[in-house]
Amino acid sequence: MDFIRSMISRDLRTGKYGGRVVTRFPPEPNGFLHIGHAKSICLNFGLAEEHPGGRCHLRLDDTNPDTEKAEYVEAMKRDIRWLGFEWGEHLYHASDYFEQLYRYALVLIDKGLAYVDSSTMEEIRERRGTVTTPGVNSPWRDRPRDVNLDLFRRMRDGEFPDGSHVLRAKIDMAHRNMIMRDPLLYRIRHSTHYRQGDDWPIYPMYDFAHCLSDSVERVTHSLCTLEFENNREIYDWLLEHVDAPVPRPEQTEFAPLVLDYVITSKRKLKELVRTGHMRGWDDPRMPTLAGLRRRGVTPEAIRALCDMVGVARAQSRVDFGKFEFAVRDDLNRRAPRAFCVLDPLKVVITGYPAGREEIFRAPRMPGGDGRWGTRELPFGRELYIDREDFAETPPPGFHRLRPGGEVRLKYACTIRCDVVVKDGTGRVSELRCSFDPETRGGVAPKGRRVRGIIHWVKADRAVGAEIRLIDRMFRVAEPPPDDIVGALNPESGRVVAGALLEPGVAGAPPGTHYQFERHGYFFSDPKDSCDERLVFNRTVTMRDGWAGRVRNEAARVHGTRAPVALDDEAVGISPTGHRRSPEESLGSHRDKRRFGELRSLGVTEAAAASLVRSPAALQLFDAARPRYPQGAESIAAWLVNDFTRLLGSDDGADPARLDPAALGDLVRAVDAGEISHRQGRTVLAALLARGGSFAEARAAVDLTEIGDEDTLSALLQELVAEYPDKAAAYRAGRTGLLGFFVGRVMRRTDGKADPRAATRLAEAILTGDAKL
RNA sequence: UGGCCCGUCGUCUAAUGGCAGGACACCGGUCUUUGGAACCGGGGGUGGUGGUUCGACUCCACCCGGGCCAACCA
Repeated sequence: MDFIRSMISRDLRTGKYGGRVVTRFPPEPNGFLHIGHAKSICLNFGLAEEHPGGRCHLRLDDTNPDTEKAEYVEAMKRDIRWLGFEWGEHLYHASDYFEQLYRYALVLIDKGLAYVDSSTMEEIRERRGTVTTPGVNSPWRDRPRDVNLDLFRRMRDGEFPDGSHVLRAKIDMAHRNMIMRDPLLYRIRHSTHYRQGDDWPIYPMYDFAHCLSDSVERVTHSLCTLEFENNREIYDWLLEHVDAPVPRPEQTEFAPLVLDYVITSKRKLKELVRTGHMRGWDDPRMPTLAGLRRRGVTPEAIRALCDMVGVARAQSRVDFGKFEFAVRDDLNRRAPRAFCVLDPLKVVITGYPAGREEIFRAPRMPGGDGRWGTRELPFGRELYIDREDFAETPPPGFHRLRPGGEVRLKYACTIRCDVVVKDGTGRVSELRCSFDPETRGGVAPKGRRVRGIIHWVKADRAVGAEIRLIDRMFRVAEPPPDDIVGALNPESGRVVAGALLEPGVAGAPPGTHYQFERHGYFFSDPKDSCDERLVFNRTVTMRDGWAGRVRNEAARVHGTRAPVALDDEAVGISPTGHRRSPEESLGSHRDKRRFGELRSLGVTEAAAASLVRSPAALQLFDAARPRYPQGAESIAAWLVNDFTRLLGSDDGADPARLDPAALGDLVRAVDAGEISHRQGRTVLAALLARGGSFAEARAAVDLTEIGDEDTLSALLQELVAEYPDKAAAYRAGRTGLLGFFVGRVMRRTDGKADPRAATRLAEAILTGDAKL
C-alpha cells in the first residue's frame, strides 16, 4: 500500500472527512494528455473506485484563456475514458467558478489581505527578491481597502488594459518561501475564453483558483505532483483566510512519472508538433495517450505500468523496460500471431513443382486452448524469408540459415541452403534450397533436430504492407531539456514500404493487434490503414534474447570493465579532503564556546553540537540541570533524542508544557534504574502532552511491565509452536529472527513485556536451552 | 547563498522501532515448431559518519548527493 492510500485509510479511520473520499483530476486543456497524466488519472480515479461512495471529479483547470481550447477538452475526455475511467456527472470547469472566485477575492480585499498592485511586471519581479535575499514591498501595498475594492471592481468591469494592475495577496515580501511573497491572485487579460467568451477581463491565477475550486467541489484529497510542494503553503493560507468551509481539502504531493526515453512536458511536446518533428499529437511515436493508442499500446498495459511503478515521494526515473514489459505482457494474451517478412529474401525450393500449392495450418495463438482457431499458410516453390535470417558468414551461436545449413520453416518443413545467388553488386538476391518432404507439418523424423526456426511467406500469395517501425522517441534516456530536437531518435519512425504478410492478414480492419512472429507486436493504423493499403505500427519489439547474447559476446571480447574509482564526494568527504566534526560545522564563536562548556560538563560531542544548535533545547537543558547536577550527559542525550523526536512526530507535544524540573527528575529516575528507558519515554510523552511534575506524569500513565519469566516463556512457547519454520530457521543460523519473536512478544503484550527479559528467554527457548 | 522536499538491489517499490520482501532488468536451468512465452532457480540493496535504543531502513545530529521554488503559466 502506498503512502497516499495509507493516509486515506487513516482519514477514514479517524473520520476526518466523515468517511468521504473525493479526489479530482485537474488538467489544463492546453494540450493532450500523456503517459505522465496516466499515473495521476490511475491514482485519482483508482482511489475513487476503491472506496465505497468515492468520487473523482474531472475538472478542466481552464483559467488561462490564451492557451486553452475546446478541442483539447474533448481529447482529454476521450483519453480518460479510453483508459477506462469515468467521472459520471462530476465534470467541472474552473471557469465555471469565476463568479465565486471573484467574490472570494473581494473577501480577501475586505479583510485587508489582498491589494491591487499597479506595478509593471518588471517591477514586480525585481521587488520579489531572490531565494537568498528578501523582497521589498510594493509602493501600492498599503492602498486603503476601499481603493482596492474599487480598483478591483473596475478591473472586473474591464476598465483597464492588460498588465496595468494585478491583485495580490498581502502576506510577506521577505517570506522564505518565494511563493508566499505576496503572490498574484488575478491578472487582467482581455482575451476570449473558449467557454466564457468575453465575460471576464480578469483571470485568477493557479494558486488562487485551484484550492478554492477544490473547496467548492468539497474535494477531500487534492493530489498533485512534487513540483507543487512549495505551493501547499499558499493553498492552506488561502483556504484559511477566505474562511473556506471545514473540513478543508488537503494537498498531498507524489512523484511524477518520469520514463526513460520519454518527455512529458506538454510545452515541449506541443513544440515538436508545431515544428513538424511529430505529425500531430497522435503521432505513434508520441508519449501522449492518443499517440500510444495509435501505436497499439492498450489501456490495460498503461494501467499495469502505473501499478508497477507505484506511488511514492521519492524522485524516480522508470526504466523503459518496465513499459515494454507491461505492453508485451498484455499483448501476448490478446494479439493473434502472423508471419511478416520485413526485408524479403527470395527462396526457391528447387525440388518443388512450380505450379503447385499446399496449405499448412498454424494456430492463431500458440500453446492455447484452441479457442483462437487456426490460420492457413500457403506454401509453394517460391517463398520469401527475412534477410536477417540468413547469414553468409554466420557469427558464433547463429543458428538460422547459412550456406549448406538447415533451418525449419515454421509450421512447414525444413530446408537446406544449397546455392547462394548474388546480383551484380555482390548482394545476395536469392537462395536455392532443397526441402525435406519427411519434415512436412513439423514432423521431425530420425531425431534430427533443427535448431533454427524462421517465418516465411509464399511469394505469390503474400500481401504487401507498410510497416512503421516505431521506436523510442529519443536516442538518450534523459533528453537534455535545452536540446530536445537534437536528441530525437532519427530511427524512431523508420518505415518499411515493402513488407510481406501472410494472406490471412489481408482483411485486418484498422485497429487490429497482431504479433508478427519473432518481430514484435503490431497494430494496424486506425487512421491510415485500409483494405487497399495495410499500414501497421510497431507497438513494441519482442524481448530479444539474441541481442543479449551478442552483447555479452562483445563484452567478453573487449575484456573486463575498468575498476571504478571511488571519488571523495561520493563517500561523504568534503571537497577539502577531510571529514568535518560536529564542532567544525558550528558557525559562531558563541556557539563554539557553548559547545566547549557542554563538553566539559561531560556531554557527548554529538549531543553538545545538537544542543547548541537548538536554543529551546539548550534552555531546557540549563533549567533542568540543577535538578540532577551529575546528569548533564544524560539530560543532553534525552533532549537531543527522545525529546526532539516527540516534538517532530507527535502533534500534541508542546515543549512549552515541559517543566524542566520534571525532565531532570525523569532522567535521574531512569539513570537510577527506577524506571526503564522505555518507561521514561512514555512519561516524557505525557509530560509534553499534559505538563505537570514527573511524579504526577508517572502516576498518570500505565507503566506496568511484564517481566515475569513464566508468563513470557509461555508466550514464547506458543509463538515457537505457531511459527515452527521461523524457529527452525533461527536454529539454522538466521539469528535475525530473534527480533521477530521478541517483536511478537511485544505486540501480544501490547508493548508491556520487558524486552530484555523477552530477548533472553527467546534466545534460550529457541536454542533449546530451555531450562531457564 | 535561503527555504522546502527526497535518498532501500542496476531500476521502481514494500517493511505500527522487531524476518530487509516484491516487480522489472540480469544470469542459469527445464520445456517449447517464435533466439518468443511459460515454469524453476540464482546473484544483487538500506548514501556516509556518529548518537539514542534490548533492538534502527525506520528516531536524533551532522555530512554527502539529488529535486523544487525568484512566469501577470499550470
